[in-house]
Amino acid sequence: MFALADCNNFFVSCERVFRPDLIGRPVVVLSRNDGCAIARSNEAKALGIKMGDPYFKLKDIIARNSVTIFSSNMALYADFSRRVRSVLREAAPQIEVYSIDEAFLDMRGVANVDFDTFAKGLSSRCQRLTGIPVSVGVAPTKTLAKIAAELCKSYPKLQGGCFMHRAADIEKVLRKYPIEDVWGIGRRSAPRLRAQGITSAQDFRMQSEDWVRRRMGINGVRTWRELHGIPAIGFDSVAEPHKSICNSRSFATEIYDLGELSEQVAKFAAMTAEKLREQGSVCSRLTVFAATNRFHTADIQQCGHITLPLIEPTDSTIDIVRIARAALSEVYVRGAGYKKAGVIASDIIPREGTIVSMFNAEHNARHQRLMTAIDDINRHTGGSGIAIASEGMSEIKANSRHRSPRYTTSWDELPTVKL
DNA sequence: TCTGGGGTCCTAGGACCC
DNA sequence: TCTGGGGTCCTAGGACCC
Repeated sequence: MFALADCNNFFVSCERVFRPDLIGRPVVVLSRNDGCAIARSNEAKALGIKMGDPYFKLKDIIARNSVTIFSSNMALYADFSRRVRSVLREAAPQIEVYSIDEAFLDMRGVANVDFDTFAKGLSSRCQRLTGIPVSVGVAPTKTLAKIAAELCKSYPKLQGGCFMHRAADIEKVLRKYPIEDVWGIGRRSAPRLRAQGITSAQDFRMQSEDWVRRRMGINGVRTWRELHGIPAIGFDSVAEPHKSICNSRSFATEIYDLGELSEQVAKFAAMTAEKLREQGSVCSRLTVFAATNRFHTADIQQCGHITLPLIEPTDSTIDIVRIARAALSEVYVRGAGYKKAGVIASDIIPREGTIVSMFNAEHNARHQRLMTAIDDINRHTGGSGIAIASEGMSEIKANSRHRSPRYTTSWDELPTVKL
């Protein structure tokens, strides 16, 4: 068996831990720049607020229904994510962290356990120890565990935990389960399947494997097998190093000036280099992109990107910033108002064992010592101690008018308590 | 006025080899 | 009229996930 623990409306639930007055009321968490809705309480979902809806289009509905909104507070959510994971780790031999709000538990080889009691117990333990409501589904495959966890959200009677394993029960659930809600069936495939009369997970399961393979490739077959209770998706308890690392942002207002844009790109490059060092990797390719506001169709539209192969793989902030800035000047077009830019590192390999040119050995050794020192200092100062001069002194422009305090991670932001 | 930020894997087609 | 039969590697784009 596999279990999936899925935090309910995760970002909203984090905010509610410190604002219990908001339990039972509509709450929305917004993306960076207060751009889109990225988390909604059940009450907000009931009002018709969709994932990804732009905030400015929601203002009416928010005002009419006194919806509480928050700018995203990733420091807070990351901390709660860590707390929930630590509860999950005690409950299973292995866990696979799938995202900030979900983790799979490997229950293979776990015997003499009533999985229904286990699921409900784990859910209530998470709630008690972290304040976050968590749905726990247990089933023979990851895809079915996802569905079991989803059921908990619709049926409060399940008390946060659902063990789904009898063939007859699975079929009964899949008959009512919309095809587009199945893990692995995306927004492209779902309409195609519906057009062929396949509207439920059970309809999909009844097709032949060969039919699925022809239309949806190997990934479709994996989903099909998983729905039949045959595990087809691996379980990875150790996080592999990333194969690509991207840092990008949308800006609060358009940037026209190359110098100003260059500072932002230098910051993205520096963040990328830091993440490379964090996972002990170097990259051999660097992509820089910059794009104008795609919604302003009347303006000049520019979406430039360039990928440079690096002669020598590197994780040095100095090298990566220099290359990124040079790349940006290649794609930059005068007169365009840039709304978003980013840096992507790819062709990532472990730093250990990479071959360095003898002519660069000295350069590399110096950079490595310097980067180690910078990382140490920044760790102690909370991130912004030392930067490369070309990053400039300004912060990346952002609007976050509704952010809550960093309750659990910052001494400076604790609300004052009046005694 | 105002529209997020990350990732992974697969596949088809082109360039090249004999 | 008609033009072999294998390979490999790389890349861009698609599809999916949160």
